[in-house]
Amino acid sequence: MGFQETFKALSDPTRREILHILRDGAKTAGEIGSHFAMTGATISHHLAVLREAGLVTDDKRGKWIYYELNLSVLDEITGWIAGLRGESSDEK
Amino acid sequence: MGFQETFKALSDPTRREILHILRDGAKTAGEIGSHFAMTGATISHHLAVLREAGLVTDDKRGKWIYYELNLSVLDEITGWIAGLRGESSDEK
DNA sequence: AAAACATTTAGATGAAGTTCTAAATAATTC
DNA sequence: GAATTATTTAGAACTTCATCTAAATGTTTT
Repeated sequence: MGFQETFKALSDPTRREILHILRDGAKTAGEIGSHFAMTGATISHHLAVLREAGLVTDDKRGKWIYYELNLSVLDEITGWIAGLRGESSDEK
Repeated sequence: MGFQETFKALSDPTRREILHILRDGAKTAGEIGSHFAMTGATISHHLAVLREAGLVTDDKRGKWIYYELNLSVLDEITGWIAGLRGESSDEK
């Protein structure tokens, strides 16, 4: 975990859009993929990056894997930014 | 500008630390570089990325170039994150 | 158990990114 | 104005990343 993985994950536009798509609830990898002109393998890769960064959780239900937004990691990001404003946070 | 450049800029640990170093006021490229075991050329590259992302401004005074934190871009980031929480922001 | 479906894993390719050394630019000092 | 100092630019080496195709895994349905 850590900022490294989080910021790296957020630095790709496809992954940011995936997070946006997940705003209104969990979706399967297939549903997510249908929003993009990319192969399922590529979407799967992006989902893995998001999962490793803790930005989504996955939940296997039968044939499908549901992905869901996890907002707690984003709290750390806003905390880091707040630290830049003088609240003397220690993280880099 | 846009999120693309901002998140890319923030995704490197050296650049995040540079922003941290600039919390307590403007510093020259040399002063910034003295915190790292990297060549000045590499630091100069990182400063250019931060400048292009709008995260720092530069101010040439004689032989030195002073770099200063610019927080307004980070407001957009926190706004984007807030949008993920349901306040229906449009950006990706 | 074979066929069909959903998703991931493996391996390859090309593009982008980090870092270096060496050279260039620009301002200051002797 | 030549030497010194601060920083950037150019170009190269190496690494990381996004994407693809093809094959593998695991689940459901017939």
